[in-house]
Amino acid sequence: MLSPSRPPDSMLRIAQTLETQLRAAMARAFPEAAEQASAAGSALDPQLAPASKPEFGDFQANGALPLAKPLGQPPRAIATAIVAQLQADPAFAALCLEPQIAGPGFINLTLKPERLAAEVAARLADARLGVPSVAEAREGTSGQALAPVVVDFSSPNIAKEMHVGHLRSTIIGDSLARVLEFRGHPVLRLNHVGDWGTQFGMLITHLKQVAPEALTTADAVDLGDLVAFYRQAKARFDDDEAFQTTSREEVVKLQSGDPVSLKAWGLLCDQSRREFQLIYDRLDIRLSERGESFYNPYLAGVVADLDASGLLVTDDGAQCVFLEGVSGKDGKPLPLIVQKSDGGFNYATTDLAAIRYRFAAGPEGDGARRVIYVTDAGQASHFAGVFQVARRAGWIPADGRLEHVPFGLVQGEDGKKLKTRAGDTVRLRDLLDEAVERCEADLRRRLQEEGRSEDEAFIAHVAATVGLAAVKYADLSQNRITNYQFSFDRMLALTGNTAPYLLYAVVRIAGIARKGGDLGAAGAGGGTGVDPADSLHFSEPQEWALVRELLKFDAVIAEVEEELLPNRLCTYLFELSQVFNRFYDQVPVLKAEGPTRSSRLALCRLTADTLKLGLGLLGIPTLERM
RNA sequence: GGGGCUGUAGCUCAGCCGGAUAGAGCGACGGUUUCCUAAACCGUAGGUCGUGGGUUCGAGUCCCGCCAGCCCCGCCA
Repeated sequence: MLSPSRPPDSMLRIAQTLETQLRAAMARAFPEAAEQASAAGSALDPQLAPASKPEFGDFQANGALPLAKPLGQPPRAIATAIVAQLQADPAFAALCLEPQIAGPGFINLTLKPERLAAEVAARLADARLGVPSVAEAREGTSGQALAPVVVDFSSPNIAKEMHVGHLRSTIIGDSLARVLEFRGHPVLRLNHVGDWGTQFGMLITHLKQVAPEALTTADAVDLGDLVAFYRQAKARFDDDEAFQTTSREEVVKLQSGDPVSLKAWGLLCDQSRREFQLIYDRLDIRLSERGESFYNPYLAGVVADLDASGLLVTDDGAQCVFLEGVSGKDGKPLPLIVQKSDGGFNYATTDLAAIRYRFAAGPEGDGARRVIYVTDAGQASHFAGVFQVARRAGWIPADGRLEHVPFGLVQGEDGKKLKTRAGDTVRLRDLLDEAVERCEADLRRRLQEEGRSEDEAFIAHVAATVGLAAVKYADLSQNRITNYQFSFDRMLALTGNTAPYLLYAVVRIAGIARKGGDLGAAGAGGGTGVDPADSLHFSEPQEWALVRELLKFDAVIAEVEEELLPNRLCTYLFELSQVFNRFYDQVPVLKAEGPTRSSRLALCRLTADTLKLGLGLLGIPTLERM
């Protein structure tokens, strides 16, 4: 029975319940096999999974098949025995219709319609839409604060403009942070900006010679100039040995706290920071800057720590840790250099210092238990090496998770690295501008074709929202591991797995609300004390399809939290939109009457809420009209 | 030379712990609008899952070999 005080249920909990019931049924059906399994330290696995096709019901249990051989019985007979035990369980019988045995021995489970309706009712009353919060779960048990999760993403370099390469890290990292925050984790969104390396020495050295005012006066040069200066400095560094030496000396001065160098450095950082912030504001991305420089005071300690643990080896004058299981060109172990022969530190040192700091307890640490790095896949071996050393140094607690979340390159439609027509790197700012401009042009063309008239504020708002949503969604909707082919035409398409298609589904529901559908009251039971589930009546297959799709949301969020793959959420939201559009096309809502009408309105509301929440977790705001 | 990632329909991609007849979208072709925004919906065609072995009751998925593409490999980040 659904009691009013019961917390909102979820499909995940139902799956857990079913799994327990299946396990018990299997143990009753085959006691000796179950005993053997438990003697071996395991248990009979029902292999419960979501149904692979709608016609198979809600769940399928494949656990009968692997038992065929050890038991010497046909799998369908085993399935029959399990089902008989299942049906003897009153709790199961209350939850599911009669199980069906299909194919070689699959057990197909279908939840009772009234149970599905009850789930919908629970979600309608739950702002979290069935997704449990780890923070709430913790409150009841102990006062201990949850350990933060660090998400390290975006990380542009000072004195360089953000380019398309930073797009993926920024968007994927933001989305993962949003999902983790929604689940109730305290999240540290850290922007590990490149503000401290050799590049700085060369930039300052170059500026001293060609534009000294930039090092002493704020805003003496703008970021565009800075980027040009950086390019010149890099060119000189690459073929002028004297310049190289001066630059290295400059780095040492900076890193040892020389006030003049520090002042210059501060000015350059401020300049870049303001530019980055414009992009972050536009994309609605919140980040705490904690650049490489932050770890400067800890670098020497990191090396000393490694030395104390006996990991440090001097090789060719450099301080190294040799990696286990990784061999270099001549079969010898590969070193991770943590202090260069000139005494300077490099990015491996900084990354090690960051890891140590993030897992360490405060005040000189973040006390994190999960640290996530969102960087391109090209850095996979670097991070593997750094992670290994951190682990061997004992900086990662037993329950600590350290994860590299790699992503592929952004390519042009020619399959090569994305470039402008002139062959330059595409600036992120320009890319976002173009998406919005294309959107606006398309919107104006449409308005004209359809004879609609909208004011300029509406057009600007819709174009900006849809354009940026398209850029984000296109990126997030692909499995991040693979390279990603950037195409304005595809991402802005109004059909298919695109942001405009999803946003349109939300707009359609908003349209129903405008035309008189009271979504707010729908399915709420009217405050009469009547169980809301009793007021929900579904009959059409399109309604049931929508119900089932809506109820998957919590499982999808759990999966994204675990696998860190935002494309799983995108696929779900796309499928939900498709199922909704079928419903919308084939089932009248406003023209229906009585409980049918209010039940359909309830589905519309839950669909809109799910899409808004889901898109929100991708960093995409929705629209009422478009 | 070593290591990593990728290879699925004409194109862009999904494919979860190994499960049923491999799925979408785009494009192509053919339909649907007195009705809540047709930015939608319905249908048809389109596959040797790079390749050869192996494991298994069962392989796109796991293991080994090979081919192709991309990326990384000592003092840049």
